[in-house]
Amino acid sequence: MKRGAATRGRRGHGAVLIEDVARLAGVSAITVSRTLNKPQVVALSTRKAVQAAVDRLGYIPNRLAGNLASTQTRTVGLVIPSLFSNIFADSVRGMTDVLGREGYELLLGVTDDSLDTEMKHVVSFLGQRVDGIILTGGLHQKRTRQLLLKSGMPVVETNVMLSNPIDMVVGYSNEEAGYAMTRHLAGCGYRRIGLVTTPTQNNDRALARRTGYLRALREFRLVQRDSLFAEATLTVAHGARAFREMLSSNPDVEVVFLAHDMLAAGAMFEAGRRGLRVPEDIGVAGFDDLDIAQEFVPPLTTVRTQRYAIGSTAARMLLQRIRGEVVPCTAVDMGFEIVQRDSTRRPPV
Amino acid sequence: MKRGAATRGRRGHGAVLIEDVARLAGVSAITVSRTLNKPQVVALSTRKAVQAAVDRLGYIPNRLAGNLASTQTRTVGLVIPSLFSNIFADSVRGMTDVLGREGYELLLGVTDDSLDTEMKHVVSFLGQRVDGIILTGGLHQKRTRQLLLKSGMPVVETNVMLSNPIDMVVGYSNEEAGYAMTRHLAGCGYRRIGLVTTPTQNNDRALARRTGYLRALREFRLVQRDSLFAEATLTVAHGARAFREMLSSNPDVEVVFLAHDMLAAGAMFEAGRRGLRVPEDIGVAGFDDLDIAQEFVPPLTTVRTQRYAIGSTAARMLLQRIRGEVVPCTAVDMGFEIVQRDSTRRPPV
DNA sequence: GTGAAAGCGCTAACAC
DNA sequence: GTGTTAGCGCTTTCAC
Repeated sequence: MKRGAATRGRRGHGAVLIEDVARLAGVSAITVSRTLNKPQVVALSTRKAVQAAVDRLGYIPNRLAGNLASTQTRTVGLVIPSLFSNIFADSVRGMTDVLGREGYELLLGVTDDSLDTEMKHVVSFLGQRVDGIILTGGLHQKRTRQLLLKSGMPVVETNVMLSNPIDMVVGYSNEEAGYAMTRHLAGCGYRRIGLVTTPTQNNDRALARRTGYLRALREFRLVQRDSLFAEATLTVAHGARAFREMLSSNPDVEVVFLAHDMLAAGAMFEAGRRGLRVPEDIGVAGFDDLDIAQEFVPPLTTVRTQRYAIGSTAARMLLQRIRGEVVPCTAVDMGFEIVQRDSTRRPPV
Repeated sequence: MKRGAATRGRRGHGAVLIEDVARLAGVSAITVSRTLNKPQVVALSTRKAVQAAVDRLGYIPNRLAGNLASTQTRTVGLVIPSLFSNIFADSVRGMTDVLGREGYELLLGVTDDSLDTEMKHVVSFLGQRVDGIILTGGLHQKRTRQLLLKSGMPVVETNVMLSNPIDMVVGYSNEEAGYAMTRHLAGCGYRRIGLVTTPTQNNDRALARRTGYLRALREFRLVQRDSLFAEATLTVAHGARAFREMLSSNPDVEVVFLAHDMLAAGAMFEAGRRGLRVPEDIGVAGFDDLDIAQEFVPPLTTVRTQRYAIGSTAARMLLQRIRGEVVPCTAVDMGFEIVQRDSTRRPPV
């Protein structure tokens, strides 16, 4: 049962070729190809004979060869910053649901917020002649953008709105979301509002959320103070730490807006450990509306985004472009929603 | 800036070919190929000339053609059941860290615990001539196993230990882990221990954890009762519900072991909502030791596994096999560890 | 160290 | 409907 290294590798000695199937079925290679790719143009009887031969031989077409000849790969490249976040899980699910139905595969590149790594993945995708590429965010190396534009590759940038997209965008305005939550908190009577985002370096979503927050501070004449802003890498522990540090440098802070529910989770736990009551002693708000948000005691006020729909829409737009169909709208704003729960004071009625 | 569908698609009109580079550099195509793939066999001066031409033209080799000719793709196919779990995030990180270093890409297939979907992904991977495949668990459609065996594809099954692997395995014994935690809880004086796993259908990891639990119940003469076992799909809310239902059907239950930290999270929250003190009124134990486990109030007793190492080891073994090197050990048990924290009673000293 | 010829295994294009 | 021919764009021989 166990085979040594010798039998593995290189082209399987016994690899079945399209010619073998053709011979067995008594047809030509191209007829086998057609049976597999465009069955409707093949006579039923031939089709059956071919299918029988395929099954008998266990023929698995070499897609490398097929793709080379047909210049399409039925593969989409996806670049995401991190796997450590259910926000991408939902989106990826949306994509695979749509793409899988059409027989497309997903090639995955994780960047950890490095623009160089992103570029490497894009180059690799271009080299593999993927049919389309989905990126996260709108911040890329200049060369990444050039390559993509020059190649004419269908591209969707996601989770942002962009005035000058490479090709298509689907997402929401992170700035408006940051602004909206801050405004909402102001409306609840909070004046000293802290913000914790994930690291803003190379992350235009985090940056935009902060921009929105700052704009709201100005607009509603809220307390502006450098120490009311902090960054934390995306772990519950770092959320807790950022919250703790913000409390110690701002004993008067009334509510902390952590721009990711997992950071907010850390804050909730930290509040619990210090015996602070939420929202009586301190308010906590999150971002994403992960499944966990409504389970907290008290449930977490947060920003809900359309993660799944962003993924499925991105996939759908990409397919349209790949097929050469007209894409009715190349910039789709899926919006967001403030979800008021009990981790922050209620607005006056 | 914006281009219509017309300019996109088919082979980019302006696609630079290896011939173009060769001409510009004043060498033959094969020399360009060598410069890119085996630079050490090319004279430095030639190398420089070729590199200059490559840069000037922005040449990106067509890997489809290259792969077809060389019969290797530098691509590894990965099949995972779900993205909704940071446990895979860690493992995937381990894989991409190792594979990325060697210029390998990851092709991702998500199954949602469907063996048919798994098979589809495997067939697709075989068709694309990936260099190796990483699977989750050891439970597959018969045909999946046959195809893999017949193809001679390097394969690693992960997150389990197997007596009869397809090729290689790296993971840990889920049964032993389930057993160990149950034994640990028995050692803490618990006699009525509930278990909640993720759905066991088509999931040999969940099934094995339960098997270990049942074995411990027998061995330590603990209370055996059907209603002390439940399944919950992997969301915090379902963890909470399963916990709630278990309490209502077993008011005397002393501790609930939820075989995934996110389910345990639901239980912790539910306990909080009902005013139950953990561990005084009820114990809660989890599985995975996610980052969040130690942040709970009280911190969560759980089972720690080597997620990152499982991924990186799987990748390393696969690379060895792909390169035709001897794989010193084709079944690696990374083990696990019971992490006693304050969500369960302490064992007597 | 470099090149010429011969494929890799399919499918597009065009005939019949 | 089906077959023939000619590539797709590289890399593998095997010379030199």
